[in-house]
Amino acid sequence: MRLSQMLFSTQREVPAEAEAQSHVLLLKAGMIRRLATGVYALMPLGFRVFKKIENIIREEMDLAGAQELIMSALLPADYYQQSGRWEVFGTEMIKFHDRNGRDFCLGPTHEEIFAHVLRHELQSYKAMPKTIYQIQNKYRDERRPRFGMIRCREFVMKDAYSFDVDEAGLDISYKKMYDAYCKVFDRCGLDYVIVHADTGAMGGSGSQEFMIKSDIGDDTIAYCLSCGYAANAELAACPDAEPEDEAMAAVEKVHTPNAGTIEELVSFFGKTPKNFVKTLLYIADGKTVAAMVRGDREINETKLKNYLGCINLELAGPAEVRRATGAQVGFAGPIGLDADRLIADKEVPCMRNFLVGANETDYHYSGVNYERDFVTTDVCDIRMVETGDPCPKCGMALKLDKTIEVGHIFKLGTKYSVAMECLFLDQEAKQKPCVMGSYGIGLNRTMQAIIEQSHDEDGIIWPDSVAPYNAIVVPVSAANETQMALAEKIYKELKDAGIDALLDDRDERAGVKFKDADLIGIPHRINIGRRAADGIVEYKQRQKKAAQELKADEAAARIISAVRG
RNA sequence: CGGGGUGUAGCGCAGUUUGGUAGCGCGUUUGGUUCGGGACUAAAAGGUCGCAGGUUCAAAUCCUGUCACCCCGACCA
Repeated sequence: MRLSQMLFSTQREVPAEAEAQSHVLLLKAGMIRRLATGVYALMPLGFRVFKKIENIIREEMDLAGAQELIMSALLPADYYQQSGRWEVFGTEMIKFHDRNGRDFCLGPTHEEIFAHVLRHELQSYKAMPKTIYQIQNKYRDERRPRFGMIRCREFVMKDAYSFDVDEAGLDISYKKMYDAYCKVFDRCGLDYVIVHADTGAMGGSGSQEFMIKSDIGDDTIAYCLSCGYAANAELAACPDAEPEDEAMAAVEKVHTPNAGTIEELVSFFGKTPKNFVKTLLYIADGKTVAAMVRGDREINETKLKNYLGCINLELAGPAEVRRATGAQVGFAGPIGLDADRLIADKEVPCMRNFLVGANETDYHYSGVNYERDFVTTDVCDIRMVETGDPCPKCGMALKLDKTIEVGHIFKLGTKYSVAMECLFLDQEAKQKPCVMGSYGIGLNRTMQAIIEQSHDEDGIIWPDSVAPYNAIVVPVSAANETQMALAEKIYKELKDAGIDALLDDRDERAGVKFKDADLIGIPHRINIGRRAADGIVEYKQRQKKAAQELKADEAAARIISAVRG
């Protein structure tokens, strides 16, 4: 491609709409354009990267024995109503009516649809196992789209679904996808971590996430460097606390005017947050649930949700807090509380003489002890792990990192096959539900995660596998005939060798061309300048500072061998 | 959805406090001088000041409403 002909423009100024470096670079490089919050157009250069990622995924899926098809993104409500997810997804699903008033949505994920369509093909155990996939647009009306394509409302997902006769079969299908995912992300040049994850709204018996470490990530993972344990932090088990052996003090009601938050209480009492127990009120599927953790800890709502087995868990509003406690927000405590359930983190019974809210505005109790002064309906692990907590497997200190989730694989079991009546006859002619797995990769997100992990102050650094073009030939002056002739010759040589090459034939100054080449992240560059008459060029790799002078043929040969790996 | 902030030319911004004919930089077009890391110069094109209503002789500026976008918190690929 000749740059002078390409639909292409870079920006010098940093767009105000972007915060994340990867997002800024995508915009500056002219690879994406925003159409609405969380909705983006991929421009030609960006679309090339996207297609390369798509092809890597397609190749690995096919190699793993999965078969590609395409469902519709426009879907009738019936299927999701049948599984109950029409309500579960709620406003995150883009719903509307057709001209006849029938409910439709734009598909956010397709478990139901695949189970429904495949039921006709999988009536016998002989038809299995099967893994089917599609690469298709998905729609989720996110509460908060963020960071460009990291979290957007329309995105492309590769979603695969496996169908087996039993759990043992599922384990095999799952492992194949697991291996294929590793190859996909390896080939994309990503440094990823695989962690155990919560199954959430998807349901099922287990799942793993493919995570990219990044400060802009929405997830936190906990991992252990000594034994290799790695889990989504919302799942990571907390250690049992050491019981404190201080003598029990007397309970005392203390007037604490205007001190509702832990911070205010700490300065009021001159104690540390560890001396407090905070009581948070939640509404879980309509019931009032109080949850208690030590003052410096964070409640892990996923753990709480899983423990309660509820679908909806929300922090209670001021009105509900007042009803349950009889006080303003900030003074809730276990003594005299009106809640359907009271759950204490397992650390709480080990604590001695702590402070809690008195369920009365401006009052707290001090010297409180579990069992002597109150008991809860449940004691369990409901707090968030912290850096330095012992690893649940080996006891060494855990590390925590923020991550971007680029892939997620689930062992679904029979949840959707039962709901959608995706049944087969086994060898004894007994009807059974298919055992399903589902496997997703976010393509746009993967593309941006690569940038997040691979860029410098000058721009993007694409790995060869996904670069929009592998090489760019830059004649320093387009007006110089000797330079242009040599540039054309090398450009042709690269193209003939099957290399995706760009020729920067624009009438621009050298600095502009160099800056643009760096910004858009082309891995290999050939500069043609002063020594063009001698057939000498400069070869520069994007990630390296220094260039080297080579004969034109040799530079081309270097690139060809590098790209072919 | 809660909290904070911003809407003025393709992009980045000033002007709003104190109403009085719409500005700057980048980019774009044309000419000249330049030419190995985002050149200089001269001229030019480009704006319903987010939208609607109101106050006023007069509104980017004041008032009311509304929409959009960004950032911080609860969910997902």
